Amino acid sequence: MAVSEAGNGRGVTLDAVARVAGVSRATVSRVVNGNPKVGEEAKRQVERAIERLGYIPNPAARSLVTRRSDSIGVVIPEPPGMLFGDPFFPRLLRGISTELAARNYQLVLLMPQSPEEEPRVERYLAAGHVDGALLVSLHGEDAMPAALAARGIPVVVGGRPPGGEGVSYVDVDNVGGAKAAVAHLIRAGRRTIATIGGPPDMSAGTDRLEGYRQGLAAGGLALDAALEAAADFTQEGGAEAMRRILAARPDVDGVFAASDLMAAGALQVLRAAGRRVPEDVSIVGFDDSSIAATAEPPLTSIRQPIEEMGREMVRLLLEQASRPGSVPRKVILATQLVRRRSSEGGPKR
Amino acid sequence: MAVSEAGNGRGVTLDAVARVAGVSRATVSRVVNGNPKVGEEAKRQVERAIERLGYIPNPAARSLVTRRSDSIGVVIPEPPGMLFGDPFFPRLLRGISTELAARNYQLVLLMPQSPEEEPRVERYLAAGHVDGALLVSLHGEDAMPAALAARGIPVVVGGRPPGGEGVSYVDVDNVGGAKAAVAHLIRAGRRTIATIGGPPDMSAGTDRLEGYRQGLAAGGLALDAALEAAADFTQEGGAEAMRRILAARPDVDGVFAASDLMAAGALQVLRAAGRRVPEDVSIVGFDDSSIAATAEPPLTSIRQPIEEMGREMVRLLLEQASRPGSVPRKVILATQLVRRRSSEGGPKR
DNA sequence: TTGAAAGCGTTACCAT
DNA sequence: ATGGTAACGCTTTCAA
Repeated sequence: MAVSEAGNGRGVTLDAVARVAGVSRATVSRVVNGNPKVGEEAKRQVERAIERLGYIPNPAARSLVTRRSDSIGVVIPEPPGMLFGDPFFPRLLRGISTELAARNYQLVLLMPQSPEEEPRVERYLAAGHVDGALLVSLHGEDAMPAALAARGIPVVVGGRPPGGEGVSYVDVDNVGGAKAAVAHLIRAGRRTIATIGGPPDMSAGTDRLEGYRQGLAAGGLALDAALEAAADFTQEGGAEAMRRILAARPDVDGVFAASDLMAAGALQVLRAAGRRVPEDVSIVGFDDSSIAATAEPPLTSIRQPIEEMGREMVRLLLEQASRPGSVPRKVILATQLVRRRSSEGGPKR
Repeated sequence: MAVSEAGNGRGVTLDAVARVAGVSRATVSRVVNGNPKVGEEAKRQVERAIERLGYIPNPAARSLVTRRSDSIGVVIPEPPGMLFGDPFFPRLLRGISTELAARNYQLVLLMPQSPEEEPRVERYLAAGHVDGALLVSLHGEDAMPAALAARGIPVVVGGRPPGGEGVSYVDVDNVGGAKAAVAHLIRAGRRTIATIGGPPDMSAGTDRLEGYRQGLAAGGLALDAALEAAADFTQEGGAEAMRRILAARPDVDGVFAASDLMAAGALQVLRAAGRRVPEDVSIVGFDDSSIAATAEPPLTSIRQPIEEMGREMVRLLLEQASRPGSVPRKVILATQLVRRRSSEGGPKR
């Protein structure tokens, strides 16, 4: 009767449990899956046997018959070193992970590091390893959302998807946030406001640019192509963009950068050019990442609810997975202006 | 003859492929798995059928018989908001992911967000969902490494494991890096050198403290408990520690912080206290993260090869998984001093 | 080289 | 409430 003590479950099957408990496999399965149609006594015996043997269900066997994996994939293409140095990525994962854990799902992370790896990722998802996929940080006309949807795989995109339609997504209010940033600069008395935009092939880039333009219009200020420079969300990219703007419009007195990292780069360039911040030039960033609080001076920024975005993505995905063929939904989360010194004291205060 | 065009593989089994190709399931399996014992013609037919039907092997069925999952778990406990705002985490994942992709393995991310969730994670790993596990950012006497090892699950720890022995791990040379930082400060003419240490329950914390002490000893300087303050790797923690040090030893002229984030916090406090950096006080951080280059002045820091650490962890793990019962191995990666302005020009230069 | 058939560990249906 | 028994889709002997 010496059953494997400290048993790890290696080789312990439903069958073994059934034998020890003196019942059939079916009954053990019912107990394991919380099926109420089990007698008091039988249930007790089974639980004891499970405990004793250290039984853990074999996920492969289970998945083979249920056709579910109880896990979902998170796809993050990482061609440039983007997203690094920026807490966006960890925060999003944390939000996703929290919500998933609460529902007893597992997170499978897929990071195709070049476009060539995407087919591999697609195959993986299509194979049934996961019950659905979350797509993040898409560039350009990425075909993945459509491709996956066509294969019948539930998909939710983080950020407005390139293609635009037919796929559920969760996004922050990039237009509104950017608009608020510009309004704030105008309120501080700035009149020559530039923007350092994100990549033109990402909605976070184009939407913030759109918000900037709307903000200027709302404040009665004219657009000027020389005041708009696109970059790649990185600090060095932001610095480079700032140099271009400074060369074209040395009279610039306000800058809205589409990321804190770019704002930090702009800050350094402005300093090097002899401009004081915020006395001569006000700056507003985007993300409210840790670098915003760290910078000297600390950066006013647009905060986005990243964790919440992750959680909402999970909710949407699982809802969709449980109701195949349901219509795509879109959820937009609000942003918030966080005031810090980089935009204090303009000419008119 | 109209076979599902644009087929996604939904319901397409090995059997279907075999039928279309006019061979047996066994032969199809051999082709799929690259078994050389297949005739030219048969192989051609099978490949054509696979292509036509869009066949993708069912991972559950395969795993059920092979007892492998071709994926590995990465466990990152996240009790404090630690690791955030710090690119350590994404960089490590990138390294891990790169190496895994090269070997056709998948990454399953597990982030128990409280100690209560750890059993859940342990069960998951023990169930056979993965072929091995990578453990990162362990605190105190975490029992996971031992528990998993006891269950026969291949494990590799990132950073020197709390328990210390019996488990393979990859670490950077924290002692050496810290020692080099202190030596650098001494070379710059500093004589009253403080340290802001990491959490005492993490080896990255204790090892860097040890390196600091060795560095002082090597330079013929005496230890002083008032010059040592522990923090939690965060910026605010670093600031708080700096205040304590400043109160006890206002004559401090050099600071070695065990993370760039803490160094940044110390920087702000020193400034607020009227100290100039680097004229009055030199600072050296650890990580060489983006914040080091961003800070004003830019921070001298100890660079650690984080991506490489991730890749090495994978190599060790898969090697171990393929040779059950092999002895635990340890790999220590070198660090490197990166000079920036925060440690320039001391009293004697 | 190829095929037949025996599992792998579960779930779920059908009786009882 | 419980047990017997087909699947689930694949790999892997064992023969041929």
